[in-house]
Amino acid sequence: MDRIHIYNTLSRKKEVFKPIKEGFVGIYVCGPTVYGDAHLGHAKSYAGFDVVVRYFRYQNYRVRYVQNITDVGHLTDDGDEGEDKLAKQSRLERLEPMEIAEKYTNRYFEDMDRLGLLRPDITPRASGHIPEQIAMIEILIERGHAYESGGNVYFDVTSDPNYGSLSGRNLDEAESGTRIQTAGDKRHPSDFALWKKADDSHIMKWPSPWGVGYPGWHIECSAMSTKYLGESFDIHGGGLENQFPHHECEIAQSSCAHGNDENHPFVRYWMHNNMVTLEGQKMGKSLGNAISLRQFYEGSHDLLSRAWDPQVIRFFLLQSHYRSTTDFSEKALEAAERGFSNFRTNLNDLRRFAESSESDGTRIDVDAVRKDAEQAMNDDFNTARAIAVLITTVKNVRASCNSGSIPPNLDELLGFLDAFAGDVLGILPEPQSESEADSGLTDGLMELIIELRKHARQEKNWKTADTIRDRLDELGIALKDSPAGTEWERKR
RNA sequence: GGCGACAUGGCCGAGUGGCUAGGCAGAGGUCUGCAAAACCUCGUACGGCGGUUCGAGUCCGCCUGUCGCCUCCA
Repeated sequence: MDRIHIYNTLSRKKEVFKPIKEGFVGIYVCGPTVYGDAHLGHAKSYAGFDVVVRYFRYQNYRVRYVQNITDVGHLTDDGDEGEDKLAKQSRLERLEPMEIAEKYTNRYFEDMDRLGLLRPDITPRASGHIPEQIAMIEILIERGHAYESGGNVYFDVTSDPNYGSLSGRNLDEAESGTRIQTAGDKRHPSDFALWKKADDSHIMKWPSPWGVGYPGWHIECSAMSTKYLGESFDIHGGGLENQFPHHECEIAQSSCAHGNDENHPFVRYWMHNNMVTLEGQKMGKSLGNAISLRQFYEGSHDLLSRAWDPQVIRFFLLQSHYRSTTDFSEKALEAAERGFSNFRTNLNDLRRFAESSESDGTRIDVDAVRKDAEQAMNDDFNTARAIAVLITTVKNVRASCNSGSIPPNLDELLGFLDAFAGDVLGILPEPQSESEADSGLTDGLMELIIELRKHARQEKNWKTADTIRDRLDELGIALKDSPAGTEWERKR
């Protein structure tokens, strides 16, 4: 595949990506509701879309990446019994709802930064776009797609013949199969709220033409995506569980408000990532089986025996395709860690070989490697295959270097790896994480220690030699003896 | 009940009808004071039953199983 192909949920097929405006990509991804810490499921989703954005940029597209923050809580259930999730959390933590939103927004970004995710270009807050949402609702009422009912405003699903096209549902089935109690003031059971009336106890509320209330949980994405990407844009992403009802409702609202048609659809490509599962069950905040990223970073969860490096988590997630479920187990994480560690070791060896002046081997066909990696990514962002290409390449080249054949264009390969493993996949191990000064000191000290151990070994003082090795091991440093001498590396 | 996915060797996980995915673990060997590392060698896997085909993990049908959505959710 020479061009980027995307699996489009709308057509349920892989399609060649054609931007609306040549050279530009507009992408909107549903962001988190900020009433708790992000967990591994969020990480899979956002790491996946992070790579999508990075790859488009690598292919010289100008990308505008919009990801919202939902800081107007959705209801905990669909009846009017439900409580705003942010309001609930604010009661639990005895904080203002906006303090909750601010706190978890900050924590969200901290957690995602550590995973190496690029920040979106625009991160609009739902609470900061109430006027836009109200304006959109007014248009929908004007055009006969919505109606007011006692301070609530609902979208009239029967007014939209295309309703259900994304999720493959029709209204009759939805009606008979529904498990939820339908609010009494709806005309059709599938009608969904655009605006909800707030009672006195409700803390987050705003004035509107229909009285004091708060927006429904789909309209924010429609209003904000339109504001920053236009009435028709390229890609909309999100978790599979948002396909219905959230994205279905977004399409209905936006298309009816804008008058989109087949030639000018609201969104060209819908991308949905699959779930992270835990013992076969979906990991979810409300299911109570979620392990937060912080818990991974700190090792503070019953299912975790220790802390895990964010880079390893990213590597682990990208080793499976975004549309496949990722079944989490510590064993699987461990395998990813070893794999990543070997990749780092091999790569660092290549960097060292590149510094040496000898280069008498045969050239590496970097273009072929690049092509392999790009083809994997062009095929609906197959990160697992792309990683395999990089790992295999690094391993093979290193092997030939070890046997004395150093390719003259090793720098070219390293440059490609910087771009692909680094800029695109974000899994390029850093050469050294410590400062220059510390690095020099450590190198000197290690040289000294290794020298002392060498003497001990020459005197067959195995006890001293092994003590040095064991103590270094405890400090996280592994010694590797070889006929050529002893090398050391940090373990992770 | 409706809609939609997925089932690959010990584990994770790619897979465009014919040619080695990859990673982890494991076995044997070289090296080594021992170990680790490194290097070499080793696995003929595709849920079941039919069908299409010269040839199917890859296409079609049926069955079984698992999961997701239909309620907030990445």
